[in-house]
Amino acid sequence: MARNRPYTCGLDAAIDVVGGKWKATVLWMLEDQGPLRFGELRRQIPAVTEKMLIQQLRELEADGLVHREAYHQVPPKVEYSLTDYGRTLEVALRPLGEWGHANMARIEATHA
Amino acid sequence: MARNRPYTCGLDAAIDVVGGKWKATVLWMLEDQGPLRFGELRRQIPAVTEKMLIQQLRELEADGLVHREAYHQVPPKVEYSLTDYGRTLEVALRPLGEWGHANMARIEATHA
DNA sequence: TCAAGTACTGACTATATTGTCAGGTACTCA
DNA sequence: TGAGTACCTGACAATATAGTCAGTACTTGA
Repeated sequence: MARNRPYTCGLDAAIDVVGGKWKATVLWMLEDQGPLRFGELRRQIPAVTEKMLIQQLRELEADGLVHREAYHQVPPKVEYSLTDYGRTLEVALRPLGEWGHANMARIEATHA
Repeated sequence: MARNRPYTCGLDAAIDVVGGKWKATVLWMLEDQGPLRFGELRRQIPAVTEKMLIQQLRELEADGLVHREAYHQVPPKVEYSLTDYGRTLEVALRPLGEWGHANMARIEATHA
């Protein structure tokens, strides 16, 4: 989002990391269901395109939140999982997720 | 960000609400310093333009998170404050803000 | 030989979000 | 009359983010 660095507050920094269109969803899936293969993630999130999913995964990996494990097999197998650091983020994100869940109807109604 | 509705998870919904470039900062200011006038907010966040600040405030207001109180005076006086609903969001956001604060250096270093 | 599965890549396009800049009102004070 | 203050608007341009689509490598199974 081309945020204002240096960040004005921790929130700003955190949202910069987690603000991508699919990142929250990916993090949530990996937390909820443990390590997942690329294709599994893709099927869990039907609306995402392959390109976007890879892009988001690469960014999460570069940020150290997600670990990518490639098995040298044919056909290829790649597994994504949360790192310890990623898990600390997930914990910090949980109240926000609960807030969103609790107020989902209101958000959908008011947020054009 | 033109997010995927209906939302896939609460996190998705929450980030839709709080994901604007300056929204987190505004929420943080209003929580931290109580009701603020437009000009005060603007001075607290030097990098924001008037147009952007108004736009973000309008959206926060439409979402019911921020209350706008106009005093019919000249020169005009308008005060913005968090609503009760806005305060519930602020509470949910706090752990994330702390996470961002604690990991700021790492985020700035890794997040290109 | 040919399709299918798996995890990608890259060129190009489309849309969304931000930013710039020039007003605009309405009233007060000198 | 003219300047100043505070809050805001709208046209337009720039940038950032997301999406489309075609194509890759390698191997198994029909």
